Amino acid sequence: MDTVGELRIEAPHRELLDQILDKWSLSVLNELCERPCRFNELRRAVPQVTQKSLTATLRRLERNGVIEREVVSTRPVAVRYQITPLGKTLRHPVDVLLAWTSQNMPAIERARAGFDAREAGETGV
Amino acid sequence: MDTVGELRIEAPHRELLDQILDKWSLSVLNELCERPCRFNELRRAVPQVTQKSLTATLRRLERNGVIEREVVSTRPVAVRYQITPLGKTLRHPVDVLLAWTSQNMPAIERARAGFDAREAGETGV
DNA sequence: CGGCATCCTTGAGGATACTG
DNA sequence: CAGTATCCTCAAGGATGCCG
Repeated sequence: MDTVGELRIEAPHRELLDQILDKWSLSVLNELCERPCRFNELRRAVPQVTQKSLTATLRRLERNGVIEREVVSTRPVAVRYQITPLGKTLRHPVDVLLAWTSQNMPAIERARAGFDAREAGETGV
Repeated sequence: MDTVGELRIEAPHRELLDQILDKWSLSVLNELCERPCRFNELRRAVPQVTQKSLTATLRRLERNGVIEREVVSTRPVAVRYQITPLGKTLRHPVDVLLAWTSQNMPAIERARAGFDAREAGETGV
């Protein structure tokens, strides 16, 4: 297991993170990690997403090679989305990240409360 | 090292990621991981960021408890930003994430090229 | 079913000017 | 030096309607 000694954030990395960690991607990837899904299955799995945003998210993820889109030419058509091998490798980093948010959420909420209290005090008095 | 079995993305986690992995945060955190910095030092370290966005980023990070702001009342004032213990724990997850982007960037660029080529083919013909 | 096309709102964030 | 205040742009993304 190697680490990144120099973690300067360059534009391509920043852009990639924007495409893969954006608003809906994690939910979609999470769904597809468990099983292949059809379009409307995903909509139901992530109820808040609009169809437009879901389409955009899926296209983005497909373009970056982490999911695959397969059109089954029945009547009416079915479309099957599934995670790729590359997509599966993304799970670990995301897992580590979410483990961090879970573990530290209490500390963060305390920090927020403290910050907000201090702010209110300065403005209020 | 424990992992997250269930990585359902709930709103608070999503919001937290938005606040901590946003456009400039990683660059700022990276800088502050190496040494405490003053405001204009950070501006120089991240030349593309505007002063407004930098201020907003710093406030957000401070509010979430990952950095600390200390005003040194000299003339003129100096402001010292530094990473907190909580902030340091964020480094590992980010490191893992950036290791992933580094390792897979070539594969991703190939995927993108393939996708774009297919798309152009469909539209063009 | 799985989209695409259109319209519209909203807010992030850049540019610029000013201040304790 | 380290911001705040204002204005403005621009693009993400929601709502709605139509289609093969």
